[in-house]
Amino acid sequence: MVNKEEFRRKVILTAGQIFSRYGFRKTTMDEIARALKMGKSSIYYYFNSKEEIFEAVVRNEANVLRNELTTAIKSMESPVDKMRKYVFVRMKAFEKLSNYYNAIFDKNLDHFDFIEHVREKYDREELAILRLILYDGYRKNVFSISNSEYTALAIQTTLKGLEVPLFWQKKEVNIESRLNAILDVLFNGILKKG
Amino acid sequence: MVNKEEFRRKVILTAGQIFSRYGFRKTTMDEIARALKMGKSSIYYYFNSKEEIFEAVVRNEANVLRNELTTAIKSMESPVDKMRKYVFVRMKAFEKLSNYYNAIFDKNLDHFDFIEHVREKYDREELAILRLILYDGYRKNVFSISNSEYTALAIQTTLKGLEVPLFWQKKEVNIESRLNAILDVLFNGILKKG
DNA sequence: GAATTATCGACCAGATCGTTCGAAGTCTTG
DNA sequence: CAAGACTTCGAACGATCTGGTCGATAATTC
Repeated sequence: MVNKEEFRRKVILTAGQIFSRYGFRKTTMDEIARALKMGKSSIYYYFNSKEEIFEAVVRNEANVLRNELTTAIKSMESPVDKMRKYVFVRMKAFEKLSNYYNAIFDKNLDHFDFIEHVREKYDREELAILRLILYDGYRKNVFSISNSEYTALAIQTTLKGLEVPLFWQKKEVNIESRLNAILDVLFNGILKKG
Repeated sequence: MVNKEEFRRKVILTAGQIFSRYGFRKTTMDEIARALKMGKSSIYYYFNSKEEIFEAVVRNEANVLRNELTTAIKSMESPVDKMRKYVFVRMKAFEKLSNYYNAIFDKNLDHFDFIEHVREKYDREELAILRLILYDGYRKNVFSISNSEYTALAIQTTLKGLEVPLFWQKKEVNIESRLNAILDVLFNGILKKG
């Protein structure tokens, strides 16, 4: 292999597909190796353990999500569209990632400290983005908000509430309509009347 | 439990969800039991083995598919719509069932004789349905077919060809457009001109 | 052709999994 | 209530699987 880092990326991408499908526990090193057309022992030349691969996958996925979100809101002009788009892209991504989550809560896998770090970092970033959207809407005279920080927190709390059925693996097909309802409430309570 | 057969159904439905998600191998008896809120040994009071549950699940799924298909074509009036609907419902169902399939081809699980029986039976039924649709179209003067049996076989062969990427787990998101293309060819070659 | 980099098969210890079994709880019936 | 059937369960077991190690050995570089 020309570049060691390059191959690590390949492993992360391949393993990510399998992890997202079967979760951490049900994914075996042998599967990852076979998908890479290698002997499984070779993988240990690039990673120290299965958990290390998983950590790299999750961190990578977090980066991908960040990029998706920033480009998503950039593609929208009006603050209302920005907010709507952000919320939808975010929840769609979380839906896709739900396998990771119930992989993590799978049994006694509580020694995944890094997950909480990743999550905390993401939460902080999300809050910043939300505040930015809100403030942008305020400046453009579309939103009327007394305190963007607490409003952003309120929105984030609601979105987190919507994650619960995802974790809990409940089908909940109508998450989209629930999102729309929430957005309606949010806008009609926040939009400057007249 | 009031009725033993009733509980067997419950097991089949619950296990079916897990099997379809993770495949035969990656599904454990313990998972099925937990989903049923039972001790896993209790399940053996109703079924003799994991394979027996899997067999029941597959047979049940075949029945569900049969019902879906017959009601689907009944809901359509014109032969063209019937054919189109049948093909789409069928492929959509197979997509959903693809997990069972690569569960079966998973490693050395070649002792699933019953699968072939189920498949053979389904193939015969499908052929009958296709011939019925074709003949109906012929009678209504919409199709022009020389031999409905061989035409039905040709269609079935094509559909089977489309299953391959499903087995092989290739993403192949554009299966819908491929279906449309096939149907276009089929109709334009089969439709009475003028 | 030595040194370094990369891959692999064989192997191991522990975990997991399907299944069994006997004990115990619960319901039915007389 | 008592006898017997029905149902549930935890413990245990043998077989298999799995993450990880290690030394041999290619492949590549210098």
